[in-house]
Amino acid sequence: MTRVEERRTMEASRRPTRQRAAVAAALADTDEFRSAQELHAVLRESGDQVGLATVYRTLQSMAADGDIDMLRTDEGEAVYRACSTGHHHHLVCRVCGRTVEVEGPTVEAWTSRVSAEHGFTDVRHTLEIVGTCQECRR
Amino acid sequence: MTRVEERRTMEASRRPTRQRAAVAAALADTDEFRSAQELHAVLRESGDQVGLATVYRTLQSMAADGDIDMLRTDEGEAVYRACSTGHHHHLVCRVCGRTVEVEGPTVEAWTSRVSAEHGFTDVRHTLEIVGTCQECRR
DNA sequence: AACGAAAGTGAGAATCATTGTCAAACGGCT
DNA sequence: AGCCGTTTGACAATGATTCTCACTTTCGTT
Ligand SMILES: [Zn+2]
Ligand SMILES: [Zn+2]
Ligand SMILES: [Zn+2]
Ligand SMILES: [Zn+2]
Repeated sequence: MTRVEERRTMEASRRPTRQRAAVAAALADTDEFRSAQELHAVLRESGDQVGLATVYRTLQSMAADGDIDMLRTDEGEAVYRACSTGHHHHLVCRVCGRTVEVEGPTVEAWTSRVSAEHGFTDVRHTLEIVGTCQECRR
Repeated sequence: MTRVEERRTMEASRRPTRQRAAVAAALADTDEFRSAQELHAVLRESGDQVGLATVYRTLQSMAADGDIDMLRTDEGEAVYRACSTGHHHHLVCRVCGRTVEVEGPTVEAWTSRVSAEHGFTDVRHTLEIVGTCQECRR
């Protein structure tokens, strides 16, 4: 599809800037979720001078446009990740923090179905499961 | 007995205080998720004098003991709710913010199953679906 | 190429939820 | 009552995120 973003997406047309490219590159450089602060530090080291406020704004707009994924850590910090890096979910132990990556067509299909039933498109979802792992039981 | 086990045991036994009771009462007074700040304000009005720091500490300990549910809002603010009040999820439009409450045994069953398969217990989960609603399409 | 309007940027100040401090008050004991 | 570890609260400190606003860049138009 071409640049047909001319419809309802006035917010989706963003100007190409050095800073935006740098942030995108830094994100594409890893599969992990990174916070704005972390990415800012990374850019610092790699020589790409980008203001902290700009990193925040860029990440937010990219997430709003659906270009990257955003979620919140247990501490409430926003973290971002380049899209389509093998979609999966996390099973986290509330005691020791152990994390297991889980995935399956079941949830994916369910979310798609209920979304469609309500007329929603371009759907994206986040699912986090928190519990107590075997080691930490009792 | 390791230090960890010791600590957990002690955490489970909390002293009954006026403040703790007040927070619990305020929480039981609603079905909605409330932030520490909101609950503090509510307690203020109802005459129950409870320090803000205490509200935070109490909510955190209650959540740690599994006595109440805690999750993070989109803005990263921690919100609490008395346990097991009609569990459901949200289907949110990224453009207009329209929200639809959805629920179903499918996801609930799936999360329970994968959790069990990995030895996790006392599992809790959060799921958010974001998309573009019919009205905001085109 | 030059121009103007709008979008983007950044250094630093401002917000604001949350946490840390620590002396005083309290609860569960003997 | 007296001891002792726990809980509390006023206030300071932290730290991520947002705001301000003057300056720069992009882009469509001359
Ligand atoms: Zn564990
Ligand atoms: Zn999924
Ligand atoms: Zn909408
Ligand atoms: Zn659920």
